[in-house]
Amino acid sequence: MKLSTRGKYGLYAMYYLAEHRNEGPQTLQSIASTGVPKQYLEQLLGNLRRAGLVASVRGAQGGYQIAKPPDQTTILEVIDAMEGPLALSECTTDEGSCKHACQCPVRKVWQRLTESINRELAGVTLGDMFEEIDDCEATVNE
Amino acid sequence: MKLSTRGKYGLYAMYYLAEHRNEGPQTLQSIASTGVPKQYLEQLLGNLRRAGLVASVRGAQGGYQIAKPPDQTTILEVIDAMEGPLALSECTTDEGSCKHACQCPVRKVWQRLTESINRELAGVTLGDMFEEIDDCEATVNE
DNA sequence: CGATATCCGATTAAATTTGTCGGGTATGGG
DNA sequence: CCCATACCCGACAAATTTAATCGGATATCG
Repeated sequence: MKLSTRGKYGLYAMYYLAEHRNEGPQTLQSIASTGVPKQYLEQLLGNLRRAGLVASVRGAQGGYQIAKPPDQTTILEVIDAMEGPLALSECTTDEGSCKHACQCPVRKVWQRLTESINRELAGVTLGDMFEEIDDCEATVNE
Repeated sequence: MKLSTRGKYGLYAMYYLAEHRNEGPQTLQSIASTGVPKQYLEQLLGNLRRAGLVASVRGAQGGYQIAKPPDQTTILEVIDAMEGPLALSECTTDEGSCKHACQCPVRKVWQRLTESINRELAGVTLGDMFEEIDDCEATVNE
């Protein structure tokens, strides 16, 4: 069970934008400086923009900016924007897809797990990521 | 973010075996009666067997049996056997893969989330699935 | 106007998942 | 002993998803 690189790239990008949120629009070029293919990242930022998580400025001197304060952007929003909503089994989202009894216990497990994982993801914000940095000169870009 | 069908098929199979745990070895044929391709399920049961979750009996009258009491088999074990351990980012498992500072905050988020999702998965057992069935004639096979 | 930089649909390449095939091996019953 | 049964297993093929690339359109600052 793995997350695709989309989620990872997306979160790195959001973190980068959160870090530079007071420095004007950041170009794709600078966001991609971590080694993410630029044109691929462009697609991903499109998803983040359509999800309302980043704002873009077109034209010269343009770029991307985080749309909300970091502590109002949850990891859940980022992951959902990048990979679509968490669906452990179609069972839980698409009624008709289940061949079994409508109330089958396997389904209940998926629902319960889906809810608690979503709760977990919703419980962490970009802002939280800045808290423990004191003891470490961590940077996302080289 | 989705789980593959492996996890789903695997959990159905485990549930089926838990249901029929006192009825001797269950053939692949009967476990697959839900519409899962038989030969594909055979592979999956191989994984479950190597993980120690089911025991098999070869030869005529053979089949598969659950290896432990249902309340001692967690969903985490099943998912891990089917899809490998949860790894949101290689960051959390493979030290060298991270180009960023060793302590980067993005990584901490992945680690924290991985731990809590695993805790969640480990908190539900096959036995738990039988508890709420009273009000519902749920069966996994048709 | 022109350099900059986002936007976007289409296409290709790579990887993973899903499913199939064919033969091997163990075992109980006649 | 034989043979039908049923698990075992590696290799392969098909389908789907993910990752990345391409080419050009559009917007905007100076």
